[in-house]
Amino acid sequence: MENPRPPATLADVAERAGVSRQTVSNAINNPDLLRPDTLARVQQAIDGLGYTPNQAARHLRTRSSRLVGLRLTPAQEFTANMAMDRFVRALVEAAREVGYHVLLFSGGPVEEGELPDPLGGYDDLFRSTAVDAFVVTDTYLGNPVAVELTRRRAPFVAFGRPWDDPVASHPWVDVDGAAGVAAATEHVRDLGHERIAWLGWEPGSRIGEDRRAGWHRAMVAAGLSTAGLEAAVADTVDAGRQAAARLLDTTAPTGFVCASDTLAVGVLHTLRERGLHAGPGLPVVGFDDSQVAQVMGLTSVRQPLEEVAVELIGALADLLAPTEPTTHGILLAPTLAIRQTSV
Amino acid sequence: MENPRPPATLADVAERAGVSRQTVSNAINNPDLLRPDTLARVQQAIDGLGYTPNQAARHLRTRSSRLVGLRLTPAQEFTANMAMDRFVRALVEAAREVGYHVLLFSGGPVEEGELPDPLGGYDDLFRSTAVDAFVVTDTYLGNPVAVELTRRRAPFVAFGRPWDDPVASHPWVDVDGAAGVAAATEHVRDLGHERIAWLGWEPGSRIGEDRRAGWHRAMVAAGLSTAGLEAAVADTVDAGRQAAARLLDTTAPTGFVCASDTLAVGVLHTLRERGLHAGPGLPVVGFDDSQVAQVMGLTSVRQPLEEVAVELIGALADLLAPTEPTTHGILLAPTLAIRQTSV
DNA sequence: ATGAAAGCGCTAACAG
DNA sequence: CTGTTAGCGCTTTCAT
Repeated sequence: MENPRPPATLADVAERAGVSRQTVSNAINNPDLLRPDTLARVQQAIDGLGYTPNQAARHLRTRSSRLVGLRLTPAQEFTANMAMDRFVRALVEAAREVGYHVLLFSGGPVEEGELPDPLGGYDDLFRSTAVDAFVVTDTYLGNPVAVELTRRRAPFVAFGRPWDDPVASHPWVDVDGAAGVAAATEHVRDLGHERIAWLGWEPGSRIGEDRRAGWHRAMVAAGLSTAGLEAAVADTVDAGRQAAARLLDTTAPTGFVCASDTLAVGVLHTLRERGLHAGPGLPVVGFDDSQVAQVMGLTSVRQPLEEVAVELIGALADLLAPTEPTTHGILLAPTLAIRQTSV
Repeated sequence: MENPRPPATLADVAERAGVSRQTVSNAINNPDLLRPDTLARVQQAIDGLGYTPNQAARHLRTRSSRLVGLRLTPAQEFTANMAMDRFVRALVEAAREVGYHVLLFSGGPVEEGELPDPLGGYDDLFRSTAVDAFVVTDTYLGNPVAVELTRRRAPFVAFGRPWDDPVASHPWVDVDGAAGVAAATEHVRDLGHERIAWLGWEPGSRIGEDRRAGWHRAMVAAGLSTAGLEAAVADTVDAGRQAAARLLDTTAPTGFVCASDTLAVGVLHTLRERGLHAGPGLPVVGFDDSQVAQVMGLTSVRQPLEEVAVELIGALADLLAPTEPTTHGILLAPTLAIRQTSV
């Protein structure tokens, strides 16, 4: 059995080092203020006692918890989950480097027949000073979270553009989906293809429209026709399968660029059913570089989530610093993970 | 612009309700102590002011942060990541129901040529009273975290059995992998198969050995021979592909049960290469019900992570309650997600 | 059932 | 450069 005695406090360290409590506090927070020998003595006492500042007390005093809140969205489709996992890891790591931790919360259960509370969980956490700020990820169309948080003066940064509000005042970081899809389209074009199909989502999603725009832009830039080369369907394997079949039967594209890995998997199914083989002669590209893409050898657009996390935390630090915030919006370019379905 | 004034405090509420601060505190923490009419008046003041207790002050006073720490493991293979995502969500939800939040942290970067600090991140968090307890997930063989946390008297519960220490004193929850694989094997047997192969990992993993034992036990119970029907390989698609080919060439199994979805995908590759088709006539079963299994229609053993989370939080509540802890170890049975590769 | 007093451990001001 | 004083907002005795 070890020491069941309570953890050491500032006062304990001060006594042991023969200085005042304040000096110990300075040794920790403003070491420059101390004479080297005093600092060394205090440090020795700290080490000897195994002292760690009590967060609660510091938090109460400084009004800063060094915690950022992240609300877990209610488990979306495959691809998004996977991206979320990678993003959370990246965020935790980026936060750690500036001395922050990530506090996870959920919006709570959505009652049958009720709309989910858009602000679920946010308000209490902020008002109770449990977190200093939030990272908001669900900035889908018309999301009221950003508006409400702004109104309540809760500091936050968003992963995702404020599509609906070009003059939004909060910092944001987003991935340039259009650029990613354009790069994918050019990649397929470079393989010698001209009839490159776009398999996208049904209208209504800003993200989906953005990705489609990348394909369209690249096609136009290459002087290629887009007529009859696109389909807009639900984000399921089966919808992708059927849409690919329809396209093959009509305009017979020789390459596919898709809005998601899920749709791309559907395309692969159709190709297999017809005895066709995805590859440089018949490339298929997905989006999100999910687990599925990795296992199935699917070329896919990969979001730079690690960079996103770093930029978000940087913007957050900016926001919480006493100085005027500098960053406003940052758009990062995805990369292309090239695999067997296109090489 | 809204009120930039500071959040209301207990004193504000007390003044507005015409009672003492103490009474407000009681209204929140021990409502039974108040007369109904007083309680109502206080409640009104709370609502009117939009008061939320300051966590830092409460935390300092009660020495409880109502935060559980969870260390993110350094991103493992596909299947594990996916499971982690689902587990984290479940944990956040289970914690919420008992008034806890989940604080994520990482072990920090592992320096080149250095061993990762087994206690990385744990010690500071606990000593600084930033978290009340931990959920430990990486209880792989000989993991020193459990030992160290016990020595430091840090409350924690483990997801995973203490394989190496049958008398471990901490509460744990685990999934009965052997039972899951046995159920999978019986499922294949029920389809009419007798030569059921086991595609497992190389020795050295307790989890892997456990899963294999489930297959072996089920085979023996069904009076089936296991001779030449097993392979032990690395957990990659390619290793699974090759192993399946070897098995087909030698003992020609008519069904495959695998230690992971990754290996099962390898089997599917081999079958396809040979013009064979997974299904009731040639079943393939994976483990973990990953994204890949869901998209590819792979039957897979699914861990009850939501239950695991609930049990873990229950054990934690027990541990932190003033009463004597009751639970010690809980073993939960997985289910079988049956899909096209076996039906 | 309600109020008064004390203090959790820390840091921001100021004084020496 | 170091020490003193005060108080962050809350809960826990204890008294009324």
